[in-house]
Formats: sequence, C-alpha cells, structure tokens
Amino acid sequence: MTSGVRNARPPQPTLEMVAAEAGVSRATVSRVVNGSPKVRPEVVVSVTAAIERLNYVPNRAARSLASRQTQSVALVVPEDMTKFFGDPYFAAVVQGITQRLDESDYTLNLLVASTDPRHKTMRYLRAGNVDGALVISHHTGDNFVADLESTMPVVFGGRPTNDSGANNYFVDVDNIAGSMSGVQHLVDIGRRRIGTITGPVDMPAGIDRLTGFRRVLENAGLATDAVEHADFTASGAAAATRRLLERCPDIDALFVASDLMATGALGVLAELGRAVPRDIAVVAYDDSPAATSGPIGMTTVSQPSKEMGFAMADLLLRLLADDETVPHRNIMPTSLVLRESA
Amino acid sequence: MTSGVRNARPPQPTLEMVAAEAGVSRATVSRVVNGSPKVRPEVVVSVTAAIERLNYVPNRAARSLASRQTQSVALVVPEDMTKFFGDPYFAAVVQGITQRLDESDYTLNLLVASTDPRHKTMRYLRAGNVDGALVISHHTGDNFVADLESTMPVVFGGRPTNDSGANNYFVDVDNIAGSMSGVQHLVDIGRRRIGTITGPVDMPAGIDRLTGFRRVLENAGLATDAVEHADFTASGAAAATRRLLERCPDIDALFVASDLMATGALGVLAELGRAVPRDIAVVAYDDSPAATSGPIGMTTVSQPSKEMGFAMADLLLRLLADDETVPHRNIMPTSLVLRESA
DNA sequence: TACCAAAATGAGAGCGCTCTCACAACCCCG
DNA sequence: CGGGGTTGTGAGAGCGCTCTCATTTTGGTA
Repeated sequence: MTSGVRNARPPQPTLEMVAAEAGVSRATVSRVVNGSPKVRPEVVVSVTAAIERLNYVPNRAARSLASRQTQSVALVVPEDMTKFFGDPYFAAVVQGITQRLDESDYTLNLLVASTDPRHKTMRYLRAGNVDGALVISHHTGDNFVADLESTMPVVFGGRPTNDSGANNYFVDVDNIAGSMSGVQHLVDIGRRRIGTITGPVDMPAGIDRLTGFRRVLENAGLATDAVEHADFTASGAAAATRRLLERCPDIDALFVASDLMATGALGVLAELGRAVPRDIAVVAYDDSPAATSGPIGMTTVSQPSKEMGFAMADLLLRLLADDETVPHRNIMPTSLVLRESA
Repeated sequence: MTSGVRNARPPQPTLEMVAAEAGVSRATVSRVVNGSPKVRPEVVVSVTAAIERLNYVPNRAARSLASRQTQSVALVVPEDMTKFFGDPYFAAVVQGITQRLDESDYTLNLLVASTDPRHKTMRYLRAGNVDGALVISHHTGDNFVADLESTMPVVFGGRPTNDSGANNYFVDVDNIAGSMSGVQHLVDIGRRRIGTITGPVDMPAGIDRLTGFRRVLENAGLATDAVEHADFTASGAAAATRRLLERCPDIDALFVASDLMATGALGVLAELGRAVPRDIAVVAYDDSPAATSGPIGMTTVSQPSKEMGFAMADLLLRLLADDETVPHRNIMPTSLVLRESA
C-alpha cells in the first residue's frame, strides 16, 4: 500500500529548520517564539523573517510535552447536547468564557459530558490535555469533580454541591436573593396565590431559587405549596406547569426558575387560555434572549451570564498563572427586569 | 516564590513507572496500552493490574508527539457564538458528530471562529492539534479553507463554495430539490403570489434554496420578485419579512430558508395580523425542533441534520484511517413534512 | 588597553511516548 | 536433535520543543 491520505501531507517546518534558516541555534529561535527579552533586536528580526519565510507554527504536542503545559482549558458540562444547545444561558456563559480566553493564549475544549461516558471525559482530562477546567451545570451526583480537582485547578460556574471546605473556586450569583426579588415583586403587585416551577433539586441553582421563593411567601404569610419541579428545559417546564395548574387551578402568579422554562410555561398558559399577566403574572430567571424573543416580554431576574463566564475564565487563568491573591468566590449581582409578564 | 497551584499537583504516573511496577519493558507496556495482539496473555494481565494500581493514563502530548497523531478532530464553524448557539440546526449536527466520535477514540475540538480571529484558529489547527477537520456553515469569503486542506483531511457540511475540482469531501442534501419540494407544495395548494426569505447568498445552502424557489415559480409561470435576503437568524428574518410585506403586501405564501428564520417570520406575521396558513401559508426548511416548538407547527423541508453530522464524522474518520474507498460526496435525502403552517 | 560584569547565545539533556530492530524463547518438522 | 520459522520482549533512537548551564560576546570602566 502506498502512503495514504494522512501521510501525503507535506511535513510542517520545525524549530530546527527555522534555526538553520536563520543561522542561529534552536534555543534562540525558541526564545524569539516565546518573546524572551534577552535576544538582540536584529536577531529577533532575522529569526522572525525566517519564521515568516517557512510559515512556521510551533508544534503544540512537543511544546506541551517539554513545558508540561497545554495552554488550553476545558469547559465541562455534565448535560446532554440537546440541553446544552437548547438553553441560551449556556450560550451566554460560553461567550463570556471565550471572550476572556481570546485575550490570552489559551484555547477552550468543550466537553459536554453525558454524550461521552463520564469515564472517557475523565481520561481525556487526566491525559494532560488541559491545564485547568471550568465546570458548569453540575449536579449532586457528579462526583467526578473531586477526582478532577486533585489533578488540576478547577473553577465552577455556580456554587458546587460539595462546597463544604470552602476551598473551591467559583463564580455565582446569590440565587436566593435573586429569586426573592422576583417573587417579592409578585407579592408587591398584589398576587396572593403564587406558584413556582423549580429547577432540578440536585443543583444549587435549583434549590436556592426555591428557597428564595419559600422565604418570601413565608414572610408574607402566604401558602408555599404550589411547587412543581422541572429540569431547566422548556418541555419539562410545560409538563410541570400542567401538573401545577391541575393541582392548584387558583394560582394568580408563577415564578419560573429559568427563562427557557418560562417559554414552556407561557406556552401552556396560552394554550389553556390563562391571560398573562392579567390572570397569571409570570416572573422568570436569567434574562437571556429567551425572555424577549417570545410574544410577550418576560419580567425576569437578570443575572450577568456572559460576565459570569468571563469571570470564571479570568479566575482560572489567574490560578494557572500562580496568582495567589485570587478570591475563592465571586458572587455577582442580580437585578429584576420588568417587562410585560408581571 | 514557592511552587504555586499548578506545580502543587502530584505528578501523573508514566509508562516507565508502570513498566517498573510490572517488571517489564516500556515497549511491552506500550503494547498492552495500545492493544497489540503480540503480548502473552499473562503479561497483559500483570501489566493491566499495574496500570490499575497506579491509575495510569497515557500522556496525550507525548503520545501525539511520538506517533504524529492526536486522535482528535476539529469542528470549525465560521460564525459567531450567538448564531451558533441560536440555531437548533447546529445542535443537531454537533450531536450527530459526537455520536459518531463517541464510537471511536477521537475527541472533538469545537472552534467557533468569528470570536477568534481567523488567524488564531488557523494557528491552532496548524500547530498539530488535530488530525482532521470538519467545516460547517462556511461562506464564500472563507478562504482559510484552502490553507487548511493542504494541512490535513477536511470534510465539509454542505457543498463547499470552491467545489470546482470536485476533490473536496462533503456531506450535503440536494438543497435545490429540497426547496423545490417545499415551494411546489405551496403552488399545489393553490397559492399564486409566493415570496421567500433567503439565507445568505454567500453560502451554497442560501443560493440553492433560492434557486429551487425560482425554478418552481418559473415552471408554474409565477412571479419571482418577492425575494428578501436574510442571514439565517430569527431577527434577521423578521426584518426581512417586514421589508417583504411592505414591498409585496399581496403575498399569500412564504418560503423561508430555515426553521429558525421562520420563527422570526411567523412572529412578524402574527404581529401584523396575517393569519397562518389562511392569509399566508408558510413553508420552512430544516425540520429542527424550532419547527414544532412554536404556537403553530411548521410545514418544513426535513433534512437529516443529525445524520449529516454523523456522516461527516464517519467520512473524516475513514479518511484518517487511510480508507481509499470513501466517496467524495454524500448527498442525503430531504422530504417535506406537512404541519399546520401550509 | 586591559579587565570584569552583564548580556546574548549555544550545547545538550530531557519531557513521555512510539516504533523499528535485534535478540531470545519457543515451536514444528525431518 | 539441529535447522528454520514464529512469536514475544527489550534496547534505543527519535518526535519537536523547553530550559538549565556553560560559553561567548559585548560594553562599561579604570
């Protein structure tokens, strides 16, 4: 058999070749490539020219092997693809992350993990493919995280479920305060029979937003039984809304734990002929594009998703730079955005 | 300064250490790790045990440097994040790709390129980070592709814009035939003043779907002037729909080049009080979740997006395996799915 | 002009793995 | 029981880069 497709490609130029071309040593070329200050300017010029001439690009594997760094970080998302792509919240976070990374020399590796067996993801991570990891949307059961943390720096989006020791690094909002502001608004506009569609209760974001809901209603002396759990998807929320309306047909307000879920809830409400906000006022959470893309603008608890992504990446990068002054937690502000739905 | 965060991690075990632990040579451990058949079964057992004991995971960089392969492929998407995340079409394709890759030892690197300067993406690719690349959603102006192809095997999703030599590998549907089936349906149900919202005309998918539209109308002896261009986003399509309605208020049918764009168009139609399908029948393209998630089910040209992703990955993997029998093109079937909108 | 510190450069030893050989152990058969 | 295969195993040379150190060059000073 002749050499196949793969081997037919012309070999990439190497450091060695650039060195020969420029008439200097490998070490000097390496210095130029890495921007070391201790190279004579005229040498820098001639080496740069040689690099240009040969169209040289350093080999990542070799560099990574020698330097024991990869210059890349992973974003681990323990959800399935559909959920990941379906929720504009993730889009915003990823955008923030890439924005920060683009300012650096690091690249991002996306690991959406339920499509992979967890096992495969961990092998990938432990095989030295990345210098650090960002973890978002993680659940109580995801104990791969402890493993990960013993291998490399990890930054969480959202308070990790095992945040006992307070030595985790994470970026989050105060979900309790956030949801309280949303639910309080419902109370303030005179609603008295308020229900909620929660996120998964194996995630801090799900739990905390429910806690905020309960706290406000208890303070106001209102019933807290109109609760249905869902999974941060539109269809899950739609089903939960149906269940809730069946069980508590008298509700006059609904707090939904995410914008995406609110689109599902709003669909059911429309279908059932419950006018929003007249019959039922709705407050959502996220302030993602989903809040404004539907027929009715959502009143929603705004969290800076993109900025959170940015902050996560920033935190990780500083950790990787051995910056010892980084704070363990970065709690960002929320605010209530009023639109038509409540 | 003391050793920081990065260096504080315990070093990973190496092949050498496993070899010592098992009392064999490095080469033998390597054979076991790579599943070579020429190792005595009892040796395999003892080496496997040693690997287990040390919790050994082979170092990717070293392996890649020595073998000149990375076991990973890139998915290059020359769009910005928002567009990428916003369109369920991409979600389906990515899902298909990962599904195929999960059966193999390859991993996926997502490069959504407009956030990166093109330059950075190319450097990454050329630095030997991946063995091959998948390119979707590429535009006429994206000439980085030629560069890429000289470096590694590339498979396109959608006929590439420069498909002159017919030596590109790609997976596509017959967009002309697909759109013709959709537009023909509009003609068949008696519509006579048919408009279209197109995709970008610097993309084959945009051009071909428009061509199909024109062809049907010309065959039927109908006017083909009710055309507005958009960019495969919901908001772009909404604006285009407004322009179209302004210019041709008399249209009784609309062919929209993607489901996502149709959501935008449908929104405008609803806002303007044009009943669908009574006043204006709408046919979309993709048959993504967007076609069924709105208030009215879309009649749409169904293309097997997920299967296309799968096929792309499959093609690339076979190319990487030096399979010389792979066909250059894989044209998949479309079908018209009838729902309420037309 | 001679001398020494500082700056610039090069030599060379790895990083952890793969892969080609050479060698050793074993098999069958005449 | 020796020749000629197999088959399994180990030694060792890289893969392309970084980084430490020794060496050379430079420039400032007496």
